[in-house]
Amino acid sequence: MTVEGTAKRVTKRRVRTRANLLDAAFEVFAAKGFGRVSIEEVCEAAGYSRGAFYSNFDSLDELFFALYRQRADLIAEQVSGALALDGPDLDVPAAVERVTEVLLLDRDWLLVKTDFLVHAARDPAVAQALLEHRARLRGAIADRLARARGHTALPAVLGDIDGAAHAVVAAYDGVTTQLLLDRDVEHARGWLGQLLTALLTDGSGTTASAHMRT
Amino acid sequence: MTVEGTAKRVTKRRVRTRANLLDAAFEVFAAKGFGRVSIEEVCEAAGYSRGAFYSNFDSLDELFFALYRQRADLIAEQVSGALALDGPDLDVPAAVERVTEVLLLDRDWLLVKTDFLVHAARDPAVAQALLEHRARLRGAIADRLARARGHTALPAVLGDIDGAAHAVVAAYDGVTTQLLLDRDVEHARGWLGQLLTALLTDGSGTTASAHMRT
DNA sequence: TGTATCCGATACAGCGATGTATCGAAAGAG
DNA sequence: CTCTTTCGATACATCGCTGTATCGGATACA
Repeated sequence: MTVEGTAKRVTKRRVRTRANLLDAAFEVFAAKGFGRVSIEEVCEAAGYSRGAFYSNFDSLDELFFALYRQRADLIAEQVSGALALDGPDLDVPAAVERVTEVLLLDRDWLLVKTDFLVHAARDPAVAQALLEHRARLRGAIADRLARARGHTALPAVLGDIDGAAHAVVAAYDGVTTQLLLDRDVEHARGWLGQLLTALLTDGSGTTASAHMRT
Repeated sequence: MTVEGTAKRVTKRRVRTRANLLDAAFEVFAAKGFGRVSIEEVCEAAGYSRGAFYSNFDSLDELFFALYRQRADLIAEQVSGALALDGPDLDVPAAVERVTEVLLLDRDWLLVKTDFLVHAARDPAVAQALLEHRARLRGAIADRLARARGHTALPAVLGDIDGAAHAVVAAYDGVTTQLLLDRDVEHARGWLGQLLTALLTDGSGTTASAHMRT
């Protein structure tokens, strides 16, 4: 008997199947785009029949949502970790290096994430979930910026620390868009570094890496 | 006999039909997303049967591409115009005001454009077309910035003028992403202004509008 | 190990979208 | 006005995907 009132025996096999379906869905979604994927394709990629799918999810939308939630949580953790593990001085290039390792390196994730954005843009409930995920990331960034106060002055135009965090996320989104098109990860990395130093330092940028040029 | 060698009598009716199909497609794509739209839906929205569609296009993809090209050209013109029509001093808020009128106001266009981005991210040929459109916009921005040289110094971290233009586009993309989720146009507008002043001025921002806060 | 329960494979009915082939009507050329 | 060409509506064959219902094997628990 489980803890819940309406007890349902949760089999090990079930969680494995569910995880396999989610993993397969990630691959297929990344490869073809959510809009071009059928339930059957996901099942085939995972090595199951449609019966397994309908036993675990009600619709492709539900699976997509679960998939996003899973991966987004994972990534939020990684980013928070990467931001937390250094000293109180704000070494922008170093921090960017570590964070982009998580955020920009996996093209598949960028693709799925953008698919999800398109999806969320048309469904307020889904948009809410995505906004909350973004708020979580922004919180981690704001924390990091707060710890650096005094070492590096923020430009007044951005407003408070939360405003600066917003700006960082915007820069990330902007670079993501370009990266999706030109597929040049190294360029994107260096360029994000430049954008962030331009945004976060008061015009006395001394540490920009030299990756400029299209 | 037309000018072309392989003469094909182009009827007035045909161009009207094609335009109607494109307009209807824009509405339907914006409302439901490219991935969830069938050929039939487009035809029904336009008031034609599928015969008209297959007489004008080979596939939904082709129509989508034509649609994007049409609208993107229109917008590129408008932006160039909006940027060209003022004096040599760079009044960032005023310029942003005018340009966002074109770029951020039409949510439907943002939705379709993002759908197209997702599409392009998986097809290098389509990505090429989108990159060219972006390069055109960037060119207009760079021209504008060049005319403002001497009045406002650009931060060194961004590199040359083309680097600054890149940064402007990135800021625009970033704000777009947020706008798609929270649907707050006024906020996005003011915020883009802040981002751009932070990026383009040397830390002595005096003209930021006060729209900050989520 | 026995047994009750759960999980996922299979079969089936049905819908909706696709692409093609054909035909009447509209539009341009003379 | 007539004739030719083009356009788009209609009908048809087909396919892939969906959702459900059923059943045998796997799994957990005693």
